[in-house]
Amino acid sequence: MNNQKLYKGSLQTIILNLLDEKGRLYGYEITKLVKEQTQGELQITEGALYPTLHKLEGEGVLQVEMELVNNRQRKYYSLTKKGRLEKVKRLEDLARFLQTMEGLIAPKVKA
Amino acid sequence: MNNQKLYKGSLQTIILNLLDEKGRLYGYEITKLVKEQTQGELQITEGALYPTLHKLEGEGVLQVEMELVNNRQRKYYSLTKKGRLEKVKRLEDLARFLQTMEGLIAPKVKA
DNA sequence: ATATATACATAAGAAAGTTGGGTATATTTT
DNA sequence: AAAATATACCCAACTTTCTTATGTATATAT
Repeated sequence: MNNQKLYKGSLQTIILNLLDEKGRLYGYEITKLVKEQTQGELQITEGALYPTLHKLEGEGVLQVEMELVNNRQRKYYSLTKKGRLEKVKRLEDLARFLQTMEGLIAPKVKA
Repeated sequence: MNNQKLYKGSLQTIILNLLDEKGRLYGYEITKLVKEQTQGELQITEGALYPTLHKLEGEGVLQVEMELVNNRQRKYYSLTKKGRLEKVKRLEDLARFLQTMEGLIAPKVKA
């Protein structure tokens, strides 16, 4: 969790992928899920998450449903049609990025 | 080369690793090498590169030797002792990051 | 003669985070 | 009962890192 710099740029991809897997999630839930799934390695801060969700919603990539649970307001996000297309593109980009980085930092391992 | 956002945060690591491999390189050479080694996937812009080299030099991670070749000034960069230590740390961080991202985006592949 | 390649550099702005607040309710601990 | 923690949302100031657009200068290719 000390290499947060590297995660810069991948937050949107992570969100799109998670929402595609889970169907719908609310913000707070996303932070907990990611922390759990990465064994604490990645801590998404709320200061980063909420603005990103609003941005993706504004772009028509995400849609929102409000729900009152336990007298607390939740905003459930899910992918729109556009969001599902965008998610495919992002995952392709990420896969290529990961491949490239592995090729760059460990060419000896490959050979 | 349309997923540049993802590379945000990894430029310093790439530079440190390349310099460790090659011994010494000058700036322009780094852009050409990376482009070549990534089959054009990653284009390091000079606007990003030069300030980064200066920053790393300022931190004592890199050292410079000036050389006049073909009547053109080159600035050869190489790792300092501190730089070699820093490089190890950065590569560890990067490896963990890559692992985490693979785990996040392809849990089905792993299982 | 002109365009491209080599080789350095900076500065304005955009993008995407961190940090540090704030509000409100529910649950757990002291 | 009071205090602390967890749940659930939000925003604003600031920082880091990169893009885009320049600028300078020499060498080589068209």
